[in-house]
Amino acid sequence: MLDQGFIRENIELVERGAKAKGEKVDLKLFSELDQRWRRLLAQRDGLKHQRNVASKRIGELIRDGKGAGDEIAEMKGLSQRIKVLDEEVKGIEGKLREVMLSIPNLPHESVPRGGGDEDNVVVKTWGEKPSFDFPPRDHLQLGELLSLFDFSRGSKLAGSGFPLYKGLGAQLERALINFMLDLHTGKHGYLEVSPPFLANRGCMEGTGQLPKLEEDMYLCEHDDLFLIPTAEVPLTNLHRGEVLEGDRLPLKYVAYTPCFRREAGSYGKETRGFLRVHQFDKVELVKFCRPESSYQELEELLGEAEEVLRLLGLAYRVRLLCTGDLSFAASKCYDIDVWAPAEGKYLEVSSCSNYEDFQARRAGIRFREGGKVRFVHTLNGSGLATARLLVALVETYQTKEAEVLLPPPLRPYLGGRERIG
RNA sequence: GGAGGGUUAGCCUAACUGGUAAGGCAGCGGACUUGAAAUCCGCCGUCCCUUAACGGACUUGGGGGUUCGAGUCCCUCACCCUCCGCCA
Repeated sequence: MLDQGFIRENIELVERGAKAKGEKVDLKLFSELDQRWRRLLAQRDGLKHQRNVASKRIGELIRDGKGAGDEIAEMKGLSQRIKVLDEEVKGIEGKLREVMLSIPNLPHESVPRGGGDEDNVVVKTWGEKPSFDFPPRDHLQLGELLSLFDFSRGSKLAGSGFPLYKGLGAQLERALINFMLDLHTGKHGYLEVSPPFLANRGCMEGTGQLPKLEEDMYLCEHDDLFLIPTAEVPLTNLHRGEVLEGDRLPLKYVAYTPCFRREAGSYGKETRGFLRVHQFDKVELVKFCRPESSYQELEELLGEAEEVLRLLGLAYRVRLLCTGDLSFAASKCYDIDVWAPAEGKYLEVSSCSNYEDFQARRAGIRFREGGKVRFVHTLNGSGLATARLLVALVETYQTKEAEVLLPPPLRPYLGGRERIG
């Protein structure tokens, strides 16, 4: 959410930003409501002032043993008028909030203008795409031959899109998670958190999943709790409604959690195998920092996520998303795509975003510095999502004999094993 | 699930049978000082009055009610603590 005063004073800027993102906003309605709201506020506050003064006098009269019948009768009418105005103000505030919730965060000046995928800018590619002297198998074939996954039994338990890992497949998944957690806690200085996998509505509003994405999430109705679609939710909400100490920023958290997404309405080719599932594992990085350093922090976050792929020796590219592909709440976002040789395409394994104070304002996350209280900037990025990472890993390191060689950094996590198969 | 107690500003703590939130700590700015400590003054949640000054409204976990007036009384929801029950 943007600040009401900021929108008021920067109507054109907000309009341009929303347009660049392809979001429709009604700023005319905003201005109308905002003006009416301020007018009513002045009127109502004046009456309230009268009431406060009179009430004080009534109190004094009564204490002195004098009657206050006339004054009280008069105040009754005034209170009625205040009540009417109060309701009107509340009505307008409701509408105003609705309009403001529909206004997206503004893209940062460094974000390229554009409408869609073709306007995203590849800012980096790393590693060699592997070539094979045999026809490479895709991850489904490899998984079958090596007994790493069991999609049909996963479906039996919970439906399609719920993968089941087994044997070395399950161990490999666990190894990747531990490898990434150790990297981010050890080398990059993140504090590991193991949060609840369910979160309440307040959290979902804080990070912006609600009200828009309710249909994309799993809800436990009895308790009105949502299964988290990403660890961004619990990690960012860790400090919801708090005032942080400025000299302790930036705060850096990492968590492994499963992620649950209904992704209602997405079917077809993209859903095969691990490419799009309802439950997947992810290691997530979240930072809280002061506004001045958030873009530098974003570059660092990106580098820390990239390092996972570099250490694993997997080819990847980094794309800077254009305004049209930027999510509602983000100011700037890089996607990291890993190369999956048998799929013959890049798979998105991370989005690293700076939200500036958009989430912080919604979630009430502030910091104290120099006697003042300001909103922090929040950032997050996957570091990384394992399902697609696993796809790239087994496809990249496969041999003609349908083995999978393990890159050295992973071996300690699999008891020193060098290959699967 | 049952019973009781609690939630006051960044933190801690007050407020008679309803009378309009008092203090303390920490922090920031200033005065004093060679410097520091101590002391004193101001600031230290949100919003409105176009800006500033001045002023005003709101803020005692959220929402609602009674009242001229609610931290205080009533209803409701959330969370925390204690005990009981259940349980890995």
